[in-house]
Amino acid sequence: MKKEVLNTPNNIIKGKIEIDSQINKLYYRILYNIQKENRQYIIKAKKGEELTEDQANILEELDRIGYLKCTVSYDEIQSIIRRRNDQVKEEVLKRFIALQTAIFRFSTGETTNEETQTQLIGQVSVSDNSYTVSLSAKLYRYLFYSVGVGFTPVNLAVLFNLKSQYSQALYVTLRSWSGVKREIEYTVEELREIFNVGSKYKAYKNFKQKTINVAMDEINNTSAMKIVEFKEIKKGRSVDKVVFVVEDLEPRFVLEENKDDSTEDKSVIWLDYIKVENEALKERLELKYNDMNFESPIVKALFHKSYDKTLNKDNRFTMIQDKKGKSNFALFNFIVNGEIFTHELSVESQFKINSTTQTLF
DNA sequence: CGGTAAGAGCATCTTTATTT
DNA sequence: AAATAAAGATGCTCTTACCG
Repeated sequence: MKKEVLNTPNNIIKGKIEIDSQINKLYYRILYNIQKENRQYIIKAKKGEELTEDQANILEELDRIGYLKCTVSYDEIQSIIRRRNDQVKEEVLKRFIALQTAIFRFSTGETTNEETQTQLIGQVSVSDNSYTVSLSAKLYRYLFYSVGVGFTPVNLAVLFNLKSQYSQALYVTLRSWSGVKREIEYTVEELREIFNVGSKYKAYKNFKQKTINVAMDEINNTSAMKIVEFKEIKKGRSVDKVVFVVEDLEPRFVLEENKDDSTEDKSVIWLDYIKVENEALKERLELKYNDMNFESPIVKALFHKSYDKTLNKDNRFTMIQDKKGKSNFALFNFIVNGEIFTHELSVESQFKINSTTQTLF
């Protein structure tokens, strides 16, 4: 069997079948079903927060159990594989084989430098009305919890088409944060760990040239994610931290079906990238600030800034939500008011100029 | 087997910007 | 304003592994 191995030590060893977006969808579905049928292993924690004891125990148990199982029904297969001709057993199995032969290598890297190499899915068995698929518990843990906590399946179709190992690493980590905040900051040291460069590229210039630049170029050439801006924050003369400003163009929750599921996402985007919990809340915002001109770049910048500040203070998955006792909507409004206040002078002077020019006519 | 390409490392020169 | 460290740009070599 021929396997395409990329020339550098890489996260991914491609199987003989290309992972396309359809197979990626299938994989998303498997991950989703795995979650659904193994609810006891779901950890609902916020990013950057310490895990509770119970949650830590869940992670430990995941390490012990070896693999998780789920079923994928024929109906689900049909909704993913649209072409009638491809809905036959042989074709479906071909797609499972693609996932079975593609190998993913990762290090959980918490205590030791342990590396794991596993197929994207394990055993597949066929029954009368469904497929039963197993998935390595370690891989599940890595995909969902390692890079940060949250439900963040990476897009394999994107991942597999990134050539450089650094692109892959950066994509996975940015993807894991992009649902939470737009500006993602790392110290150079953290980034070195993420890229696993060890003692290579001691000088930042070399590091940047060989890893960051390569990765950003490649990621920006995908249609899944755009790194809009890259900032370097200096401490003295040397770069200490870097910030990626990311626009994630991939839907976060591809799992739209099952309306009763609590992970369902109805969020809408307001003013370029402000993620609002739902349409109703967005309307509320627009109504509340209906005296503002949303076309104005100044106004936009003001809201963007307030939004970023809100997320920094209250980092949750859904951005501006308004649930009983769990609202960062109020915080956002508070910050907006503060911003309006500090900008008032300039806004006012602008207004005055306008009104005087108007009186001339 | 040799050609090719990517990654890595090193050296050199130029540019930028902080420090004094 | 001058000194100087850091970063940028470029080019060369070496290694490795793919590919015909």
